Amino acid sequence: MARTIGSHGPTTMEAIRKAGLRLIFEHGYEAMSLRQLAAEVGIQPGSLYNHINTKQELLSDLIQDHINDLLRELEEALRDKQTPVERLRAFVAFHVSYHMTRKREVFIANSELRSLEPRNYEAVVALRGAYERRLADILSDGMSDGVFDVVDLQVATFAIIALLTGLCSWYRPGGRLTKEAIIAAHEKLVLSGVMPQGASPGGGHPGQGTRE
Amino acid sequence: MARTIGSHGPTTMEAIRKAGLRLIFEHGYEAMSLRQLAAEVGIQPGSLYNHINTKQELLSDLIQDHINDLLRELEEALRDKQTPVERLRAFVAFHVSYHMTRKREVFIANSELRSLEPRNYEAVVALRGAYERRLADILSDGMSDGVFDVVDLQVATFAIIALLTGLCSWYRPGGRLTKEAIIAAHEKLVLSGVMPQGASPGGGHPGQGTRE
Amino acid sequence: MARTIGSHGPTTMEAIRKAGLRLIFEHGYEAMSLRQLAAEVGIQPGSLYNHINTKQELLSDLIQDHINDLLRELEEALRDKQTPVERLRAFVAFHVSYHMTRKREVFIANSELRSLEPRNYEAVVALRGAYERRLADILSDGMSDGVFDVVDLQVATFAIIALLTGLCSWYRPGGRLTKEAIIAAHEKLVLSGVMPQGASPGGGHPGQGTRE
Amino acid sequence: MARTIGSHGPTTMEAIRKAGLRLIFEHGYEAMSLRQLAAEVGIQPGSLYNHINTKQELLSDLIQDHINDLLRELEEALRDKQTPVERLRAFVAFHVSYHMTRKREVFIANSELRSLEPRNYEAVVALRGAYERRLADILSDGMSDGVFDVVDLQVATFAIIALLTGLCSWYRPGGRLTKEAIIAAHEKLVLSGVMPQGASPGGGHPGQGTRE
DNA sequence: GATGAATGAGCGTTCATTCAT
DNA sequence: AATGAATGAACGCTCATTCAT
Repeated sequence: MARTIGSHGPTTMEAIRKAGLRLIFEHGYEAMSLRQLAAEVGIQPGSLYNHINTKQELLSDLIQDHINDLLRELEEALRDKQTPVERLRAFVAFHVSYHMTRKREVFIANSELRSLEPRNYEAVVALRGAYERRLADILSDGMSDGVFDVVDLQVATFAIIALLTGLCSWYRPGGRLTKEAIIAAHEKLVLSGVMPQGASPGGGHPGQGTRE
Repeated sequence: MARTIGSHGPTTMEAIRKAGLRLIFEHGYEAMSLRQLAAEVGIQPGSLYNHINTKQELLSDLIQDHINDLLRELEEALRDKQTPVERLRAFVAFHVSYHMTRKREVFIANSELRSLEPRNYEAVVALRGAYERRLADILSDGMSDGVFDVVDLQVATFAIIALLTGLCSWYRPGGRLTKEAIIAAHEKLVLSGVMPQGASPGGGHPGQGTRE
Repeated sequence: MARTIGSHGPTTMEAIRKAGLRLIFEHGYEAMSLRQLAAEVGIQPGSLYNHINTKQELLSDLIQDHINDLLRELEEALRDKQTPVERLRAFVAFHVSYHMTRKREVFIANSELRSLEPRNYEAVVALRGAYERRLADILSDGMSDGVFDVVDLQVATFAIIALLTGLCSWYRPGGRLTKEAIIAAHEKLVLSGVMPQGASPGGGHPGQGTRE
Repeated sequence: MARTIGSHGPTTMEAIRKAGLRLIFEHGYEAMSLRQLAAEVGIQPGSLYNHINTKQELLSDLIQDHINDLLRELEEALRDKQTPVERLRAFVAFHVSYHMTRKREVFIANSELRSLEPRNYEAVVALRGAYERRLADILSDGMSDGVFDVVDLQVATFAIIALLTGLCSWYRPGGRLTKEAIIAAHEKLVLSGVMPQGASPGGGHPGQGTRE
């Protein structure tokens, strides 16, 4: 990767990834044509193939790189957090801020999964599963400690990720809220959502007794 | 008569919608070809045009019909509910069960919005806005009553809808959980998530004071 | 309109011919679709086939009927004319006024010939040949009498017909000129054009002697 | 290398224009399919689009280039001609010989005008108007000099052009007549047609008095 | 590394025509 | 006579991809 002198190769590749990211985000993978992409980059369509192997591989690389980053950075964000509450709070903060800074990758990784060929699809889904398991483990630990209470661990995991990920379909930089405010708003919903219902008002409706 | 395959009259239109729904759900609007659709229905590609005007209009009709149903049925579900808590619980139950029975429409209405032409797009976004406002009003009322507490009304609205809608990317009929269990799991997360943090365990971390 | 008992059959057929004439004139035979035609008439495309056999036959009928009329009416116009000059003048007057009143048929019969199937094409070309021969005979008679002088009989025949027929690509009813003025303008050009060059000014360049 | 059929580079574009010209001449613009054209050129239909933007633009280019050539070459043909008679004779000779050598372009430029989109249509009609004005000016000058006499300038202009242009619907290279003979035949008709009727026989019928 | 011209498949759509009702 | 739904072929055009230069 780190080739520096002589050629603009790396620059072109970077331009392709960047433009590809934007175009897929805006129009979807199927709807983005390599002609559009080439035009955006300022080269002829055929020249793309000096940098990519196939359109499919470009998508796959974009998604896979994103998911790897996501996982690696999550690791870092959780490294020194000990209690489930601390870890959940860190998870939320990390997830939200990552989604704010890389919302295109995040969006694509969710919406264009179905355009991946089986092999690539499975690889990505496996990585996504690892990410989800991180959250599931935090929730599970909190349940054991009695600090969290969810009706179903898996549902809660999916629901919390969906809740947090929803961000990238409405967030625009420079909007009404600061990053911190947005994080705080999500922290409240998630943390509060998994807490035991204890003395909180409005609880105790009978339907809750029927859970499987 | 020879050919009764391919069916006639109103049936064909229904078959087109049904097959279209499934194919768009599975492959996306851009990736579904009218040849596929016609084959699924059992007619020639050109014959589709006895029933639809354009591919775009088929998508638009599917989405618009769904959103109208969604709004109408929500109205019904909320009709006799009085308190914000009751209403929020009803909203969650309705949303989840609607999404379980019509997850394809729901999924498409979210993921294929960008494939709508501007005119259609705006119409659908307006209807979606009306739906979101229903939830926002419930939350707002609950805040006034002191039974709910969210950091930011808009963020909470989007987040809750995202949380609930996430369901349709993992739910499969006949899975591990009953409908009631799934509803209960979501109710707990949402209701608990918007409650004032009062005496609940694990709360009271200092960061909460800094929100905008 | 004048539909009397039982069926509107004749009316519909007439409407089809009329609309067909207009549409072919405006867009050309190839560019006119039977869907357009049906819409114009106010019926469904399939219903056209209760009145016509094929699109091709509609064209052929329109052209053939026109050419037959043209020939028949020419006969009449020439009936009592004796001298070549009288007959040529009558030919011009007839041709021009026919083209003014039925310019669509005339235009189509010239421009859509190539869209006729071989069988129909040959039939029409034969009739057109008969029409041209009428003019050729007049010119030929005039040459024998010494009142006309053309360099080549066939070229003159084609050229005069082209000259006269050109009318229907610019004539619009209600224009600057009266019908009589238009006829007079063409008569002058044609009559004068075939006259021996005698004492006329500007003539007599030597090249004229060398023609085959 | 396998395929040198289908040719390369600038040659392909030339082959497309040439084949397009012939096919449009023979079947009409609407009736010519790009599949036919591609087959004629020896490439795949889609490959046409490496050379043209649209079918419409191909037509438009063919016509526009022809009309520009026509105007430019007319300019040259008239350059050193002084008197109206000389100029008219030159006009006829030029028009006829141009139409003999490029009859396909000429034919198309007349018959396929209606297939041009409004923008292109107007451009071409404007150029054609300039060409017509050349002839009108010659006639007008001749009238002032007293060497020409026409009943109506505009009618005469259109009629003469129609007369001359008619050539390209019957002319075939290698026919009965030499180029010179054909030119001479047209010169006689046109020159004689616009001459004052002076002593020529057959003149003086009463209808001539009614001109507007 | 880039270009331009090519491929072959496929796109959404329209067409003339047929025919049971 | 008219309809509505169907057929099968074809339309203009775009696509991802290849490759000699």
